[in-house]
Amino acid sequence: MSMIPEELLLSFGAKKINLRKEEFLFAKDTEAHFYYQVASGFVKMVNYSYDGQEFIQGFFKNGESFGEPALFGHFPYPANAVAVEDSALFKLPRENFFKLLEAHFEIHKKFNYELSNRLRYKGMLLSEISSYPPDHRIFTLINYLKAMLPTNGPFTVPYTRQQLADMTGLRVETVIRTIKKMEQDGTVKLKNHKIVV
Amino acid sequence: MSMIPEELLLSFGAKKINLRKEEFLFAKDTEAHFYYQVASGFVKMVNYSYDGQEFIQGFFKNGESFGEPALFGHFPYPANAVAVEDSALFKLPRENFFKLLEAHFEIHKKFNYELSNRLRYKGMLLSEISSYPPDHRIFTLINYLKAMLPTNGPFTVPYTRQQLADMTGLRVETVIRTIKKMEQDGTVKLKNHKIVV
DNA sequence: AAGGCAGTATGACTTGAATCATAAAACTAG
DNA sequence: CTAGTTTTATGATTCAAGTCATACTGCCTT
Repeated sequence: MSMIPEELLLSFGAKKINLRKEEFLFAKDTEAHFYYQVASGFVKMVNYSYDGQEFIQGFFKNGESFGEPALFGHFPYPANAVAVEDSALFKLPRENFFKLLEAHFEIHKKFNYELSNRLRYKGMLLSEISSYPPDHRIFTLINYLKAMLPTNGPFTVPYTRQQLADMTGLRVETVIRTIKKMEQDGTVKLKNHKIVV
Repeated sequence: MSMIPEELLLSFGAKKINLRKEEFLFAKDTEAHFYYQVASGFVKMVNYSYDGQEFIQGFFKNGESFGEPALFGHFPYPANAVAVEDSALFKLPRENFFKLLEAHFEIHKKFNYELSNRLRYKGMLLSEISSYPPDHRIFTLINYLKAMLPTNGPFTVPYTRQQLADMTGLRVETVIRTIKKMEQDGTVKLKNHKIVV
């Protein structure tokens, strides 16, 4: 499930680094010099507006990579990378990353696949945020998250209401109120306060 | 400037097709079987909400391709493709497209570059739409468009206020009023009614 | 089991952009 | 040049989500 297998990363000179919860890995508008892949923990890419309001571009765990678009597209990081919890990452210099890709066509294709799916996610959110009310946005997001899972059956949303708010461009209070209403409709269920669908 | 040179496309079996203004090429949620590249004209990818409100995912002209994420990512089209004006397109069957990529690594890399830059655009818009007021959104969009151009010097925005609205999740009236204000601030200039920055 | 903190909950109030309506100006086609 | 259509413009009104304030709940830690 890793973007790049651990041994391969190491053989191309990747190092393992650690991040504490809330620690910044890189900041928006800085140059991208490394490829990063999560070894353990949980990382987010996030934009902060002048008044501190967050927008979360994505969460990354396990074998997932992040920030590569800046490498592929030759632009500075468009968002900050922050550890959501204590995490370990593989860190590979950009040149080695490109050499690795050149030597492994199937991995190169995998990145095409990955980038395309991120575009799908962002396109979906854009359309939702620009045209639909809170309940629709939240419902679409939750269903997308559920559909991404290989397993069927009930799905427990692994995010707090604050995180859902920061992913959908809403405020916490709005998310809380909306989810309350959705529970009354029977649109979602609540198990203690976790959202289940 | 083309994603794939015309001769190469043709040699892999591409056909040229024509679209009338407002004609649909493909619809949201249908399967992707072809690679498309604009030969002439202007095409948009767009989502429609139940009440007819548009969100424009992107405009495509000249040598630009669109809809490939559905091919790379193995998912149905997440939006509709519609001709903004009379257009001609190259249409290449998916299998031939993949063969072409396999035979031309440098073109494969170009798609990585292109996808990454679309992610950058969408990420920027998401952050704007979720956290900033109309003037900021419009200004950021206009500056992004300007920065994409190779040339420096004054830039005339090639979109109507309606199109800007459909790109930023705003209503026409809001865009019109906001641009008026921005003109008074001196943030933008107006030449007849075209926006210049 | 007590204290502290993160997350959830709720009410009251405000506000900025959407909506609705209507018109003027600028292109476009015949 | 004129009729028709698209685009821009502007005022009045509404309303959903944001904001602010305050409290409750559950969970972790010691």
